[in-house]
Amino acid sequence: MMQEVHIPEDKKQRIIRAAMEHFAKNGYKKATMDEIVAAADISKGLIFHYFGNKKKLYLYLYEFAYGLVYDRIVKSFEREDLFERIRESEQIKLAVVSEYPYVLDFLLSVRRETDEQLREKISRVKVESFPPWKETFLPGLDASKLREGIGLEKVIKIISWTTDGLLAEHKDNFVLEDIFAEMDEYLDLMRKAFYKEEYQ
Amino acid sequence: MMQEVHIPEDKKQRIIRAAMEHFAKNGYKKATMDEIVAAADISKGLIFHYFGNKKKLYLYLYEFAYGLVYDRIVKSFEREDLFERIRESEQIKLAVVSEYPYVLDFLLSVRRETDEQLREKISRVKVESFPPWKETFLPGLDASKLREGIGLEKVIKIISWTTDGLLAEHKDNFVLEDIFAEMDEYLDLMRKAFYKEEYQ
DNA sequence: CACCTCATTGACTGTTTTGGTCAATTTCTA
DNA sequence: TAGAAATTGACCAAAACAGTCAATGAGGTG
Repeated sequence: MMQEVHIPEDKKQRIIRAAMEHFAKNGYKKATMDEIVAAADISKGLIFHYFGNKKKLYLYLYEFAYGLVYDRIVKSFEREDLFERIRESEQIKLAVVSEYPYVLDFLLSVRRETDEQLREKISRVKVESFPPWKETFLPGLDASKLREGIGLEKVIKIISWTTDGLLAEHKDNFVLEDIFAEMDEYLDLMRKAFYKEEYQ
Repeated sequence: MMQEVHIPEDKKQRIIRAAMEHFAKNGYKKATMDEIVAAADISKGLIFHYFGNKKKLYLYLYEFAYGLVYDRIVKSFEREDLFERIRESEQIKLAVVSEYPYVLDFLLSVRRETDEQLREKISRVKVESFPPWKETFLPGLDASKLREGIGLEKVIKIISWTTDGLLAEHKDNFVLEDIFAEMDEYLDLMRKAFYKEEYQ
């Protein structure tokens, strides 16, 4: 995404985070530049100087968020053990959200936009869920360690929803290490529950 | 909550549902009477004739939602078996959401309101999560059927988050029976996973 | 220091949206 | 068929909105 003006990194980051949060929470139309500017703690003129107008800011943000999430996900799916791989994947999710608390909410909110003009511009609104695991995650996974009657897809969903639940619980007071630690407790519990005795 | 004017039931329901959705999604300030009126498919004048003004509508809705959820939850915690009780509780949750898709979101959104005037009026904003299970749900539960190292509180949270995840997945195409059926699949899986062999 | 350049501000503007009103119309009741 | 009650939507003053721009500040260079 081209930018005509150079933007100091810290201000850029503040704008990105503030805009992400407000667009995620309120959608394109109801998010206002005044709020974003106040949250980013910069003057109103500056955001227009940097990004031109509201729509350009939104589209820039979309490119940014999409790239951010997919770059990290595509990597590191090497482990063979189910739980190791899930653990890694969920940790990436936590780490991304720790850096940009509203990326995932923002990418989900993009899909809800109804404004035609906007949808036209956003071609790649296909972020069904995070990660798009059916294609990239499942293949090559060894499900034989699971107990009888424990389905792999359901297990993955349960774990993913548990991460989301934990994230929501910690949203207001986000300390990455604490969440990692708590998530590991849940994963330990689930390993005991889902794996056959001999593999625990 | 007193109403000076009599309101036909079907219109009242349409207003309640529309207002719940918009207040839940957008918060008090950003939800507009025009949108609510359009979604409820009534004229603008009528909603003011019924509810006076925006704030009164919001407060009426809060009373309504709070009463609705708590009335149903307080009942029916008789079963002794962990999974039976959770199953019942989660089914109530699903049923409530099936009737009023945005009650839970609305009650959660109430807690996020920052407007002082509004918070003053809402005294009972203590809906931490649904259900407030630490007090009403845990006592008297028999956790002895769980496998070694499987904690009761974590199990309940995992199940609750799984219900939420399922709800989110079905939000757009809500068929109560389908969700019940799918939820039962997850509960079966989890019973196998969390319970000792002899109790399954 | 004097000069220039570029980053940054926030008061301001024209426009749109907002909560709320009310005269007019339709629907109900007897 | 008359009168009451329900319902409408054009209308209004006030507020909120995206975007502008003259003014100010900060930093560098000779």
